[in-house]
Order: sequence, then C-alpha cells, then structure tokens
Amino acid sequence: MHDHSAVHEHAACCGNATDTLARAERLCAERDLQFTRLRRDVLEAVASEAKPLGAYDIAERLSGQGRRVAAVSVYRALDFLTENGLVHRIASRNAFVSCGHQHGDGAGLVFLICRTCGSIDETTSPEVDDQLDRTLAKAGFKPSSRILEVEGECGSCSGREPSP
Amino acid sequence: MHDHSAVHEHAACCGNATDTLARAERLCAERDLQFTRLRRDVLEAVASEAKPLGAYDIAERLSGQGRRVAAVSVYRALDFLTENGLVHRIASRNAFVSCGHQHGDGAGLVFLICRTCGSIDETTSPEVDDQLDRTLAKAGFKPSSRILEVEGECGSCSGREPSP
DNA sequence: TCTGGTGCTGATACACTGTAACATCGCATC
DNA sequence: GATGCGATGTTACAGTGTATCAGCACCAGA
Repeated sequence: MHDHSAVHEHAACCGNATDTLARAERLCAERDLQFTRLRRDVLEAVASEAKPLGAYDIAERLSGQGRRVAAVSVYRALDFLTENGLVHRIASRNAFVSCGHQHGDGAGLVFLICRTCGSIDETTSPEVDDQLDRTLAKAGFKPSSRILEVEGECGSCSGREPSP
Repeated sequence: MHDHSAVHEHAACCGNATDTLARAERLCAERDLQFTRLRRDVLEAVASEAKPLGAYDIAERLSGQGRRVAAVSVYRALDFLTENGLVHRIASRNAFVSCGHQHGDGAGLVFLICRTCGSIDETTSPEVDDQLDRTLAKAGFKPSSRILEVEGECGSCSGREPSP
C-alpha cells in the first residue's frame, strides 16, 4: 500500500496514522463537526507519510478502483482539516503534513524540513515565540498568524553518510 | 505610472527605489555580474511597491508600448535578484519584495505582512535567531535556510480606524 | 409527509504560479 | 570571422488553487 523503502524512520510515520484519525474523530465530535469519509481519507493519506503531500498527490492516491477524487474536493477537505489544526500547510512546498502533536491552538510551530530525506518534523519553542513576540511588539506589529519553516538536514540524515 | 491612493506610507516605498537600484548596480559591479535592463526593470518594479508583487504582475507592468515581457523572463530575473539578496520571495504569498536593508547575507529575516494594507516590512532579530538556533540544535537539526513570515496588522494600520 | 434549508461532494472550467526546451542575440575572446 | 557563453524571447506545458453550479444527504419545521 505504501512505500517503506525510504530513509525516514520517524515516529510520526504510519504507526501514528490511526492515532491521528482517532484524535480527529474525537475532536470533530467535541466541536460538533462532520468527520466525513472524504475528510477521513484525506487525513489518513497525509498522516501516513512523513513527507508533505501536494493536493494533487492526495487526489491521485484516493482515486482508482472506480473512485475518482478531484483535486478541488481534496482542497476543501484540506481547508477543513487545517482550520481545525489537524493538518498544516507547508508554504515553502505548497504541500501538507498531518499535525503530529496535541499543542494548544495558539502554539507557534516550527517545521523542520529535511533536504535529504524530505521528511518533516514539527516542534514548538516557547523561547523563540517569546523573542519573536518581543520583536514584533518593538516594531508595533500585531501578529495574527505566522509561518516558521527551516530547511536543512535532520538528525538521522546527518548521522548517515551522504548517498554517493 | 503607479498608484499612490493606497493606505501605505512606508519609508520603504518609492523614494527608496532609486537607492535600491544604485545599491544593486554597485553590488553587481563588485561581483562582476551583469545588471541588465530586464533585471533593472524588474527590480525597479518590485522596489517601487511596498506590497509584494507576483511575477505575472511584474510582467504586466513591464509590458506595453511595444514591449512584451513574458513571465518566464521575469522569473529568470527574479532568480538572479534573489540569489544576490536584492529581492526576497514571500512564500506565503507567492510574491516578491525588494530587500530594503543591507544585512549580512546570513542574517535571518522576519517579514511582517499587514493584512489590512498589504504592505510588507522586514526586520532582523538576533535574539530570535539565537533561540531558534538553540532549538534546532536541541532537535539535532542542521539548518541551511529558513522562512519566517508573520501576518497581522502593522503599526500604521492599527493606529487607524478600520475602514467601514 | 412534504418542504425548505444547510452543508458536503461532484464536476467543469478557469486563473495563477512555475519550469522545460529551444531559438536567437549580443558580446567577449581567440 | 569563428567560437563560446550568458541573457533574453518564445512556445508549450506542468503544477497549484479558486469560482461556480448542480446534485445529494440530512435535519428541522409546517
């Protein structure tokens, strides 16, 4: 069903897809939102990859076997999922990853994008948030949302020799 | 030639376009690079707006009067300008702004994008950089580049009443 | 039960963003 | 002049995202 030959071996991978789905289901029940089949399938597709997926990739994965999922439907599902914090958009890649954490809604996320294996990790850093808030206040700027994405090499890949 | 009816009144605007061009000329001379007409025109277009411009916007502005500038040419010019730090790409908008500062090449920039007037300011913050480096080190991640973009309301706009 | 509204999905079309490939031009160098 | 190189022009196309309208399920209320 899905390719495991790649380099990544993140905890965030496949094993957690079911967790993510369960959490989503709970959250939607709490907020009285519909966790429909399409939304579930889109979330599952995203959650089963540590790499970010494009909307068209997702559409392709969900299509086949007599089912056709158009990209536009995927976008709508992704809008829903991002609004509810279940999925994050990676602006620098025009792609999406499932949210691995249960952070408070307001938490400032840092995305770590590995150039070598293509995987994405997310962290939070209150210290960075603090300093950033201070910087913004000094500039007289009232933030409402922010994007912080770092490209580089992840721990697993820098431990490994670069492939020849 | 260009619309001044808008809300913004940033110092970064129009008056500085000539400064930016002069700096670009100097920099290209130093590095033995060609500062061609197209590159100059693209930079001028970007520098004369505090708002980020899309590549197709730029192409449109440069076209007319018997001249036709295709978007692909604009992209090439933008590649050149971004590689040399004269222009920055705003990932969250798929758009470009001219670089207002003379920061060292490695400096971590923070882009402040105003939702109300659409203008973009840029700052740097060594403190944020410090904390971010620390966070990345803790995660075992070696950064090579990063994006930090904040959306919100700029000082001039939050002083002003919201338009009805 | 019927009816109307609301929210989700399907489908088509289209706009915007970005790249590939090849031809041409100008310029420096040999 | 011949050659090579970088920049630009041109066309075509791939990838990303939105607008719009139609159908469908489901629920509330008459």
